[in-house]
Formats: sequence, structure tokens, C-alpha cells
Amino acid sequence: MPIEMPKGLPFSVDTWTPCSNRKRHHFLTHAHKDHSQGISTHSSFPIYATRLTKSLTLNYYPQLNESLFVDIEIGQPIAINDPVETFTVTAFDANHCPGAVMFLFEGTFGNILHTGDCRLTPECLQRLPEKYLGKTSREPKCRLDYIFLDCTFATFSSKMPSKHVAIRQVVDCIWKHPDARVVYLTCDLLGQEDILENICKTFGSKIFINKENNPECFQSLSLTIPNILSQDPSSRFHLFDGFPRLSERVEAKIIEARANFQPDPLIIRPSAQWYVFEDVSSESEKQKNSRFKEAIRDSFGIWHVCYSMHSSRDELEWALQLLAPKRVVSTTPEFRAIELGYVRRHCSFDNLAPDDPVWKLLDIDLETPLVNEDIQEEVTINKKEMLTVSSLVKGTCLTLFGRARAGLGNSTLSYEDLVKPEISTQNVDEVGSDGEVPEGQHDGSKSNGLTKVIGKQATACSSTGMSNGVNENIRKLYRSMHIPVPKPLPSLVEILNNRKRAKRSFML
DNA sequence: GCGATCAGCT
DNA sequence: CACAGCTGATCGC
Repeated sequence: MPIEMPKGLPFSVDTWTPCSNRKRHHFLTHAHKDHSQGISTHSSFPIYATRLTKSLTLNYYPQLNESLFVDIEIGQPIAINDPVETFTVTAFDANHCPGAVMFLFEGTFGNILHTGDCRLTPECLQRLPEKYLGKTSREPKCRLDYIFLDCTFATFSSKMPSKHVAIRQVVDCIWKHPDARVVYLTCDLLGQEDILENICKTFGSKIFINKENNPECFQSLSLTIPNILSQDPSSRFHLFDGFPRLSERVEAKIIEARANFQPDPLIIRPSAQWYVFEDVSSESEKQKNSRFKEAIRDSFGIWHVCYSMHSSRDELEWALQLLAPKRVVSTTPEFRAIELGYVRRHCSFDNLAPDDPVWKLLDIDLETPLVNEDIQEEVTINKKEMLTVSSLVKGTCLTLFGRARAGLGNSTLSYEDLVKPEISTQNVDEVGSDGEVPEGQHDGSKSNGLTKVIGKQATACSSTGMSNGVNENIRKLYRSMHIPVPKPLPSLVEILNNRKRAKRSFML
């Protein structure tokens, strides 16, 4: 999920809002629509993207002008001239979907890898500049200052098959059903082309796609895999819409075939979604693991294969061990990503040097003394604490593991909604019983000191009643940002803990 | 009437 | 719950 880049950076990645429009350079990692949302209204020159991503995006938004784009070639660094600071950017394959890249930014702001959406593999990582790659027992020569990391499946702890293995499972599933006259493939999403290509190659048959019913999908596939598409409905392989109401349509297809005394059609859905949310609590370890070894049939008759375009937790952990970045910023809501061991162990904001690039990144001026009159009495507030407070107050839309919470940017609801004392204490309670907070952050005691720390920012704001433990306004805020309502708000817990720590050290 | 944004759903 | 995406409602011009 795209997030706004912090104030201190001169570029945006995958965001198209009034806020991102003020940046001087824009980057588009890939052509999925949730990464180009708003591009037709809030875009300005230059937009850096691969040629394919540009073509696909122009397909989706015909009103966009091609001249807004600057092509970027994979692996070829380009120098970006910026009035404030010249920097270099290089694109690397993200193994997500056709045209998808990660961007490596190198400048006075530090060395930043933005993964966009990615399925990190050893091959992907080996293509990065060697100086950033560590060895088994040695740190890299040059550590990345930041990784903006796709943590979509960071809570997915099972070992996922590689894309390559998943494709083989799809092919094997077809081999095992020689009687099926028609094979329906729910591969209408950008990123599933390799599956179709492999089936075409293996079985020597092109894939039927109904051009009239699905013009946009047809156009996209015409750009990515033009040679394996067919307009002949007698082909054994049919592209099948994944939405809406897949299970209903599948049942109808099976009933229809049986009514005509034909063998059941084969329906295959290569996607990780079913695996991520399917309830397997009653299954044994062995059963759980075997789910990923071959295609598995559900009660509607759909065969599932775990084909993922995002990294699982072990893949993320492995990548972070190799790159050993100084900080990790999740581009996905934090509560899904906080479990990453590397982040827990290495990405704390303790012991920050005054020249650390994080200050510049967050647009915090260390030279200017604190003048907020309400905060002034909190003489023991340290800079680290201010980091947390500032990044929230200023609405830099930054998700930091264990610290700040995602995007407060252009919401109609204000920061005040989030810092009402009753909310803060409640979240602390939740965290205390949840046991999902990293070591040293547990604190179940109540405190309403938050308003003091935030000072004038925490003036009253109308709010509707509480429901289900979370203020309705906050629910609205998260929904409006397409972010699920999180259980704990670690930022608030952190502010409280920092404040307590500061108080303790004051008394000593 | 149109596009942009949002709510709800899979 | 939610991938990435769609549909339909609502808002503002």
C-alpha cells in the first residue's frame, strides 16, 4: 500500500495526491491501480517508470499524457537534477508483476531502497549493488539508511512456494485432470502472465479471453503476453474473472456441465489470498504444510495454488538479514508487520546521533530550541521523544515500526481525534493483554498524560460514541484511508512510555 | 451530467 | 480480517 514520502525527501513514490504533487519528482513502481490511484488528477512531470508500466498505466488512464513520463531502464542509474540536491536513482526488478521495480535512491538524504510491492528472492537481491549486500557473517560494506518495505504478507509465517514452484503446481493440477474439457483460470490480474505462458508452452494451446466482456484485461494482456491469447472459445483454456462472486459462478459452471452430461470443468485459482485467510486452526502441522505442496480443492470445487506476488515473513526476514538496513519503514499498516524479528532487534530509535539522516528526513531542526509552551514544562522530553511526536503532529505520513503510525496526511479528521486520553489508555490496555508488542514496550498502567505531551494539539474535537472499543471517528479515518482498523496504536503507547521514562530519569 | 471520492464487498 | 479490484452511492462542479 503506497504511503507518502516524508517531508525531507524531494520525491514521491506511488502516491498521487495534492501532497505528493508538491514533490519535485515522482516515481511509479508498477501498474496496479492501487498504486496509481489519483494519477489522472494529481500528477505532474516527471513520472519515472519502466516503459511497460508507463504503457499499462496509459492504457488504464487514456487521459494521461505520455509526455509526463520518463522511461527508466532496469539496472541503469540515472542522475536526477534537483535544485536542492542532485541524487541518483536505479530501478531493480521487484518480482511482483510485469514492469514492477524497486527504486534505489542515493543522495545527501541517505541511501534509500523503496521496494514498491515485491516478492523478494535471492536473485532479486543479488542484482542490487554489491556494497549493500552482506555475507553470512559480515555486514554489507555500505548499509542502507532506509528500506521502505512491502510488508503485505509479513504475518504470513508459513513457507510459501516460489512463483516457479506454484506455476508447476498449476500445471500438475491440469495434468491430473485429463478429462476436464475446459480449464478455467482466474488469472485476470496483472502479475499472473507467467502462469498463462507456462500453460500455453506445456500444453501447446493458446488461452481464450473474451475481448468484449473484459476489454481492459485484454488490452493489458495484449501488452504483456500478446502471442498466447486466442479469440477461439473452443480452446481448452479459458481466462476466468476472479470477481465478483467467484464461488457462485464456479458452482454454476459445474452444474451446467453435469446437466449436459459433460465431465466437470477444472477451475484453478492461483492466489495467496485463500491461504492467508483460510481458517486452518483445526489442522495439524503436517496438514498445514501439505497445503502448499500441491493444488488443493475447496468446497465449491475451486482448486487453489499459493501463487504470491508478495514476500512472506521468512523471505522478508532473510532479505533484511542480508541488507542489514539501519531502519525499516513499512509501506503496509504496522500491525501486520511489527512481528518482523529484524525490526524488533535492530530498528529502534535509541542512540540517534545528531547528524543522523532521520532528522533531515523528518524535517526536524535540532538547532532550534523547543518553543511550544505546553511542552516546555516537560523539560525532560528528549529528542527521540520529539521524533515520535513531531512525525505525528506534522503528519508526515510515515509508518515506522514500533514508533509512528501511518498516514495522517489529507484526512478530514485531525490528529486530535487520535490523542484523546480515553483512546490512549484504552489502547495501552489492549496492548497489555495482547502480548503483541516488542520487548520492553509493555505497559498496562493508565495515564492521561498524553494531552500534556502533545500540549495545545490535543484540544477537544467532536467525536461520536465508542463502538467495539474504538472511537467511530477513528474507524472512519482508517476506512477512508483503506487501512484496517488496528488493534493497538503503537505510536500512542510509545509516547506514553517515552514520557514515563523521561519522568523517571528526571526524578533520579 | 460528469468525474472524483467513498463505502462496501469479495 | 484482506490481494487488487469492482460496483454503486454520494459529493461537488
